[in-house]
Amino acid sequence: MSTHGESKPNHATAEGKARFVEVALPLPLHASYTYRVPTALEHRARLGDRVVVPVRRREVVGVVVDREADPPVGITIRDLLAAPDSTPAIPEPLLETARWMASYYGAPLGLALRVMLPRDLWGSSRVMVTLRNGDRPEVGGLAGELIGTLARRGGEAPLPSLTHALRRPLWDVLARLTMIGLVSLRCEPAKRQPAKALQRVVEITGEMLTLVERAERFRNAPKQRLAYETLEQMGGTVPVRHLLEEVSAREGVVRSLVKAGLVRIGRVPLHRDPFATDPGVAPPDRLSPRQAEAVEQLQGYGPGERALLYGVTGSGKTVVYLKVIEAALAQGEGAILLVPEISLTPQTVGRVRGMFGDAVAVVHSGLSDGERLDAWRAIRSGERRVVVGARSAIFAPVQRLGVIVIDEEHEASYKNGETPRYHARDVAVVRARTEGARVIYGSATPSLELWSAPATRLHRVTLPDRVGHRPLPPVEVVDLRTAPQVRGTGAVPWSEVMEAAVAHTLDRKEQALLLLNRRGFSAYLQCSSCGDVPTCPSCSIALTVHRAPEQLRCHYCDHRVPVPTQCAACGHPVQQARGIGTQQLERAVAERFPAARIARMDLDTTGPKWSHHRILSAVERREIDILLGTQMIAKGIDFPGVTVVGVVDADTALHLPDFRAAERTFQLLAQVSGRAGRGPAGGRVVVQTRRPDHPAIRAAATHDTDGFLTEELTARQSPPYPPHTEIVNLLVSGDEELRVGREAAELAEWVEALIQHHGLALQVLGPAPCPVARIKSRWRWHALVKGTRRDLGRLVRYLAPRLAASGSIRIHLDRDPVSLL
DNA sequence: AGCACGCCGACT
DNA sequence: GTCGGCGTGCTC
Repeated sequence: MSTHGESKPNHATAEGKARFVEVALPLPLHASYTYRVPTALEHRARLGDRVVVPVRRREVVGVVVDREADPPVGITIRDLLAAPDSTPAIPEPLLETARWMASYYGAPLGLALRVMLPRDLWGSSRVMVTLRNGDRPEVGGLAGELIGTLARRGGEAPLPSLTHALRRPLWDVLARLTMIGLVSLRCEPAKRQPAKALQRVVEITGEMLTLVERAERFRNAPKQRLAYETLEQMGGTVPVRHLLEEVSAREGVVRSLVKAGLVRIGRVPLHRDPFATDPGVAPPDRLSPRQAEAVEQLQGYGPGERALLYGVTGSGKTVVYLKVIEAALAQGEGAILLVPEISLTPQTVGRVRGMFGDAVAVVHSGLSDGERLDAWRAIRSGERRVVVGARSAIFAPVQRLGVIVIDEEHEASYKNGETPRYHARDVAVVRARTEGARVIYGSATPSLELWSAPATRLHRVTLPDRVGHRPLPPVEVVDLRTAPQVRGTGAVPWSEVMEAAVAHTLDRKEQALLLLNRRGFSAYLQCSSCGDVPTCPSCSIALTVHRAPEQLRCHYCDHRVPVPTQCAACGHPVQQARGIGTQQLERAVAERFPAARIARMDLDTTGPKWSHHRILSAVERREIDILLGTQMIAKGIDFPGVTVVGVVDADTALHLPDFRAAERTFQLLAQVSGRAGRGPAGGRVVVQTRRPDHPAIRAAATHDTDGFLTEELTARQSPPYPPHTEIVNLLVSGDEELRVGREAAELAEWVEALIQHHGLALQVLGPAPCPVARIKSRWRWHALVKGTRRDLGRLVRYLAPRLAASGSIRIHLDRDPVSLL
């Protein structure tokens, strides 16, 4: 094959001793592979260099993880094909960090490295097949089919797509056709994604239709009605593709709506990246004495040291980070600032921009592959010295990294959900050690892991007061079991206290925030005769009732069905919708306060990329009186006009079967309460609950974070849970329920035997079905292993490379899991 | 992850 | 007998 390097015999070359390197490939392989360095690449192929290597019939990009390797015997070693970079793509500290991740989380080294580089740098090349011009003799069989397919595709196609189209290996045929000169093969670098500048969006034109008009217009076009109403729900402007996907309709539906003059098609730039052009807002230059003191303390810490900046909501932590980063820059160092989710924290990003201008790279999920690569290069070259981003920004190749800041340290989004299942909070420790940087964690509600860390390992700096000496808002707990309710809100729990608080705020032209941590209209549907609840056919979970479009939806796999008119189990015609979601809250609130301008923010209204931004800026501009939504309204936003925060049902997450349920509830309540009263007008918080005595709710009501953490720390002692012990979750999944259970039991037995044999200080719990026993048609079982860090490490290092998938069964190992659901 | 090989049922 | 489906296993 002319496009692939031929295998070279495994012996020394004429020039002297051949050099061999170990290459980690971005594949789920627990071993690295050995390649020979050809003379031409003698001075490349350094540690951390990207190299192109032949793997079977493909060319793959890998990273050199060891030079001067001994070649394994009995294997034909192949040559490196290329080493494209003048500077290693993975600097040594990052390589060391990757090694730690591989070993600690039991992930293949190549996959750990893969998350460190932008996708474009991993592009493997593809073999292109081209039909040669000239006379085309009649060819039959597979060869004929191949030529036919090629001709239909304009004479050229990538090999994998042909193999897929003809569903057969084509190698032999291609070899023959190449020989007789009918086709030629060529190796092409991976396709760069075409720079699509514009994208088509549907917009509603003119006035919204009234109910009567709708009934008239859409009488025979239910799909059009669905599309129209979905568009309305999503804010009136949505990418065409997104809308069609959402209502599973075809282009014709939109065309009819256009023809009827109800909507129009517009073109907007694909990436209206609000961070790209936003000059940001410089933070206040004056620090309070407390803040100044905090900055000074944090600057005093040396390389590799860590500190927790523990400050109540509104205490001005961001400004403190920025001052510390500023000082680092002044000394020629660079910095990384991690935020939980960038689209929810536009204000933080704006301040960083405002302070450091062009020295900042903002990396976020909205970037195209090309933009991501540009950002990476600018960081690697030292052109940008401050990086702001979510989880994966912990790997940004900042030069002379001096400070890593992790804002809202307790957030679960810092844990990666797939291999490598790393926690950015913990990776930061290793990265800082390898780079000689400091780590600063920030939170108003620290995780128990950090809060309980000994002072010898983690410094603590506190900001006990809000800036401007504004008090934390008073929290009223309303006991839903006994408190007087407002009538006429249907199933929505709406106490008189809540009503009065919101009404008062609206009277004073201030803003209200309402939190309800469940999207959809109702939590589930239930037959009023036999009690049956419709569940997802692929997941063991009740379907959620949605309105506009009227559907039952699975919140795990997004399966959608029309709302049934009768019970599937007994045929009874009456179905009751139980529990409430944000859609129903929106309707009830709109009925209570018809004059108020209301916006809803949850996964259903924030499909398009920058809709978070759109909604939040409308709130900021005071175009919204009431913002209601799920937990995404609880984070990182600071609006002085918000004087009331209402938690409609504080109990939604309280009883989940997860040892962190109370901690999560407390954090959410504390975070959302912190949104109130950030302006001179003050503020208050109303929390509706059926468990007013629950520690998480009691503590949130009194802003007693230390009290809660102390109590929770004790509660986790027996049986032991983190931080008193560490855990590894072993997850077995597959499509046969019985087999999954059996495999899980075998795995647990195996682990048990290992523990006995090696005398490890570990304990196995389970196996048991996961709390959500089936997701996307896969049954799930798990077993928890608890014990010391040292012995869990030994177990992971032994087990991870030996966990083979067999059939549909897959086994995952999740160290330090953030959720057991 | 790809992408081969290999082994079984429905066609000529 | 061949074709074409998918399960199984390997990649220096």
